Amino acid sequence: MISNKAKYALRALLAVAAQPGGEALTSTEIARRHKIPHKFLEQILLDLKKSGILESRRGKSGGYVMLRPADTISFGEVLRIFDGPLAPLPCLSRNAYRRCEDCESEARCEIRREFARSYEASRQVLDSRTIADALRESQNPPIAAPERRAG
Amino acid sequence: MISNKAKYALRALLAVAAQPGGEALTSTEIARRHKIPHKFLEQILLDLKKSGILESRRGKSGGYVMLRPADTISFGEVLRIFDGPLAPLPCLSRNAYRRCEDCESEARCEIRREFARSYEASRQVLDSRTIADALRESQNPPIAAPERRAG
DNA sequence: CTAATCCCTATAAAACAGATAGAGATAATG
DNA sequence: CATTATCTCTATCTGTTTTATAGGGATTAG
Repeated sequence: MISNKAKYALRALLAVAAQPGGEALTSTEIARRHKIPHKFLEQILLDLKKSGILESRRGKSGGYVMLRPADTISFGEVLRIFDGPLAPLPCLSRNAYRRCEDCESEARCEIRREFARSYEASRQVLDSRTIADALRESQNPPIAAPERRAG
Repeated sequence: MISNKAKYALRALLAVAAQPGGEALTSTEIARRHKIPHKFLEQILLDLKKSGILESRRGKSGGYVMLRPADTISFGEVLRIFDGPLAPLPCLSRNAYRRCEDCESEARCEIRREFARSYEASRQVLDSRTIADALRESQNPPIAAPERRAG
């Protein structure tokens, strides 16, 4: 399960990116719309700013706008910021690689091998789909998509 | 990241399933071989027993054996026992479905839609690959497999 | 009877999740 | 210049989860 923090961050990003004419959106407004605790959201927006994804303007009529275009921000990138590595095992992470202390041989580890497959599959999706993709499909819902309710 | 508990459980299962002639394997031996804290492992093996995956014999020369055949036990099943639902969002889980309290419409939720894709991809792997698959490949490593070190 | 094993429950330290709080910095507006 | 709305920063708090550790009880082989 992803954390609330990551979910809130994605909600906020979708809201800011959907803002017509690139107008600024305030934390108060985002919190109200999406029922996110305001002070908690502020921390999250700050993190998004520190990560170079959002830009902010202070003072009256301030708010947040996208710093990078929405089609360069993948779901995977946001998840990594808030929930850490996507990899199911430390020894499978590129960015945050750590050896399993008790592992004899990574090449021969059955667990590593199996999780590598599953990881590759989900990573491929998360790192390719962007905030812009999500918004586009939202406005233009795919017709008769075979909605497969996954378990 | 998966929990240590789940990782230990998978290690233990692979060890018991690999036991020649279906001989019993003791918790002490598994703990020694894989450097797992013994008392912690005992709890895990007990959970595996309660889940109907392992069988145990008590007393001297006791130990654990498979109750169900290794080719019926998927990685996904084991993960669910120890780490809970595989789904990245409660509203995507079949077994442990929960509505997101603040969600207006699941059908129109962009976040749900995107995570459904990623989830489907990884679930497909985790629920299809079994303990037996992992052991088989381990003994018979695929020749010149394009080892793609995922990040 | 003894020793080795599994079985069960309680406890605890550390990390993490999910906030809450309050004060400071900045900018627009009148 | 005072006011007000905003972002910024840091500290704190509470409950849950993780990762064990501990101690004994039950069972069985020999």
